[in-house]
Amino acid sequence: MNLKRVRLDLPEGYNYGLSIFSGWSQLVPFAIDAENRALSRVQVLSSGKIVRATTREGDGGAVTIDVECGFELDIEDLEEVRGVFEIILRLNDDFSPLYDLLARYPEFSWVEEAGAGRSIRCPTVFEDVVKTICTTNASWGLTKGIVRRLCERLGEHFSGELHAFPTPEALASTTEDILRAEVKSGYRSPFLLELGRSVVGGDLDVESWRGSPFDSAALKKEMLVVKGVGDYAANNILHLLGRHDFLALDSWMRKRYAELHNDGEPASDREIEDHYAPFGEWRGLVMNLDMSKEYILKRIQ
DNA sequence: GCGTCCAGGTCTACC
DNA sequence: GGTAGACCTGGACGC
Repeated sequence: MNLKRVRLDLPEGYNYGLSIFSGWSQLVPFAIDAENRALSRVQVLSSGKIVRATTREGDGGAVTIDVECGFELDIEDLEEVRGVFEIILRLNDDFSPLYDLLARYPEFSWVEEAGAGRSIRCPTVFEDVVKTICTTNASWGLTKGIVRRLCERLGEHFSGELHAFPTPEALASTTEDILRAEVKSGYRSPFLLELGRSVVGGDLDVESWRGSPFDSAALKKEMLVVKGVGDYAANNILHLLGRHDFLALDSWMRKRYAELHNDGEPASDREIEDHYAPFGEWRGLVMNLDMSKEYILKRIQ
């Protein structure tokens, strides 16, 4: 196995330890090593080489990426890995407008102090959409199981039990029976299959969503055409794209809001939306931060 | 070990 | 536009 190391500079104030523990890191082909604060991922490069890349905190506000591969790695391969992790870690997202906004709200002073706000995402929108569909109407345990079986059944094999995330082509070429019987994605199976086939057939270009010139409402309308993507899923995908002007309300968020802001009584979605409306284009992220404050502060202690 | 109940969003049909 | 019921899995629980 060949091993190469890449260095990745982090923006000032970037909280690497906090970012890598956000939700997606628990879903393969990501893997988290809590003790060593390391995030790894199996990735197929455009050269066809399959690598496992592992980030760890380095010196002077940087992380190192150790890249393992059964083949010799060249400069282009390593640059691609660097680019993949720039996307995953959201290194180019600018959170200073959020911190400026929250400076007016003392109850959120902890956000900038903690360097909070970033959560990891997948290198492709396709993977983000598939994973989001897998979270719908499912416990976290079920989501993890579906995604793991999806990679094991359809992803390129790296070594041992490690697989990459399936390509749209791999998803498109499977069958609903396999998804139901082996991946156990249940009634989501035809949605996943249709997504893969629409992407491969060119009817749906989910990667264009990342740089879309449209506003979030227009983009959301486009997302809702995808079977299996409803209101929650579309809002979550917008969040992953770096747009935070819709609230990704799921049952946990509603329950948490009731505990924190409504004396334990259920609040309507409209009430929750009104509560975070003052935060404008950042309201979705502010809600996420508000709901997760306890967890985040515990994590950075 | 088996059966039952429940939680978790989205889709479709219906009003 | 709003609502009810079906969809499917896995965990919790009682027997």
